[in-house]
Amino acid sequence: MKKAKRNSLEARGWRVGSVAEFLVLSAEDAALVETKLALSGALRARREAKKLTQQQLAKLLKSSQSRVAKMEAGDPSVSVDLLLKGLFALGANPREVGRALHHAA
Amino acid sequence: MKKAKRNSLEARGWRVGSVAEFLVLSAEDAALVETKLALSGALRARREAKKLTQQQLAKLLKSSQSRVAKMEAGDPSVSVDLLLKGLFALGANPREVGRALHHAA
DNA sequence: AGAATATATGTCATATTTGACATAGTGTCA
DNA sequence: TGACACTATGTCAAATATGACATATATTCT
Repeated sequence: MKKAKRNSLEARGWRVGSVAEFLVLSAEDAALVETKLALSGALRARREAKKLTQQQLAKLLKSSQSRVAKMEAGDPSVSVDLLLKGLFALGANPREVGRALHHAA
Repeated sequence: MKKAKRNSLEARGWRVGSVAEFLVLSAEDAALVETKLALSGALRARREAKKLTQQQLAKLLKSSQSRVAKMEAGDPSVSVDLLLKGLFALGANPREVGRALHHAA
């Protein structure tokens, strides 16, 4: 995974810029991004499994549809905390989150 | 786990107050707290395994000793993002974090 | 004991994240 | 086609997290 990953990140708003700049995206940052993407994927999967709209999940979270969209898009403005709150609100537990992280990426 | 857990949380600065108030700590909130505690535990374990002081880890993270102390104490002012940054800076990867969550709590 | 080193706690200005809103895009059905 | 439901994207004031600092409390030496 190299150029494909970079494009995927850029598409999601990480604004990495040149390849050179991408290379300074440290391993730590990459791990954090990977983690966030795994969680946003799990969030969308769970929401869809429950046949909820983003609007409905937003209400559950006392948030807004636009923020839920950003959560699922892995937007950089979304914290891991918020993603976890979303997953837990959908009935996940820490063990399941652990499994999701362990398998993903 | 009931009163013991409440005391443990209060001791860590979650200021839960009365038992009645504790009961309104929803399952979602509890799951998030559990997650944070699992991560702070893992952080301390990794730091100590590497024989680093909080000061040294702070430098690595471009943060401060006091914040590292709060990270390891599971202080409510610390985000999951910051805990993950700490773990990744210590060489953990998302899979290992997943394992830690899956086993803990 | 006391000095040295490590960790904990409280506070605060600054930085980042948040919900909310507007609006644009996408898919579906008549 | 157009109306409808859902999702995506941009912006911003308010809320929350952050690093830094001072200082308190352990812990570990001699």
